[in-house]
Amino acid sequence: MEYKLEKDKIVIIGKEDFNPEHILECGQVFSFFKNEKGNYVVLSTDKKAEILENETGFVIETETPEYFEDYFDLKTNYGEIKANLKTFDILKAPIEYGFGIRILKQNLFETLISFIVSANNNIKRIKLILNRIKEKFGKKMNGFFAFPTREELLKATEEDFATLGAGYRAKYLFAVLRQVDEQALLEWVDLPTKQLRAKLISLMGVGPKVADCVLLFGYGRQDVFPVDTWIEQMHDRFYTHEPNREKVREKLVSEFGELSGYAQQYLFFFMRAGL
DNA sequence: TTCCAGGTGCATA
DNA sequence: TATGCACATGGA
Repeated sequence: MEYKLEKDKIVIIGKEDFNPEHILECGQVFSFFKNEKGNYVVLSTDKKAEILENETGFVIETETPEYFEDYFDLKTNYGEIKANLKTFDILKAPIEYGFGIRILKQNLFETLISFIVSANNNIKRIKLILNRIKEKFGKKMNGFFAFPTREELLKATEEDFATLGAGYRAKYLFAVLRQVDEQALLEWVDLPTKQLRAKLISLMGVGPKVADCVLLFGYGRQDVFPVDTWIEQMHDRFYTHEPNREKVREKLVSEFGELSGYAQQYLFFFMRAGL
């Protein structure tokens, strides 16, 4: 896929390896919406991008093209990844269905907080809760609210989070904000996946699943396979029934290796579509 | 009304 | 190490 970086936009040429709906609706991100023109608008920390479609591809309009070049992982060759993954029979249909998926490189702190909220929750309500958190504690930008910083969220009480609908996760949020800051998360980037995963799991509200999501959608580690209820269903269908999530995870990581993260997203998107 | 959603923490054996 | 249960909330 070709693309050009300009002063206030990124021009994507081709529609094979970039599709806003696939990228945004595949469950890896919660901070986006469709505007009145029907275009997807993505928010990440205090930055915004609007995605427009044209005859030849897409245009990402943003004041920070470099940031979104990294965010959308534009330097990675997804054509090659998909070609490799198609050697697995069970991935052929999911890749055909979600051909335009890309794995986002999201802000670490925002990803951590978002996926703690995601636990045992549904996507619609996750977005609702996160929006309320942003509106209450985030900086007001031009037409949207930034995701609050750790410092801003430290002002929140446990009851604040509960009032915003976080339910029993309110105490996890309150606690985790006192365990790490953005800098600590950044300092972990050089750790091997196994150690990094252990660091994440040591945090309140972070178990194996949330840790794998932060590893994949934040740290860009592809050697992880987040297992949730949808992936359990997928495993039931394409492999065998296995009630132990840890065993399912080990099986899938050994199957897909360094491409696990990519495989997981195509399968998740496919399963959630009811296909 | 009951079940479920991108599960985790904690008690118990 | 492994299993079982409680946990907020709202839509289907």
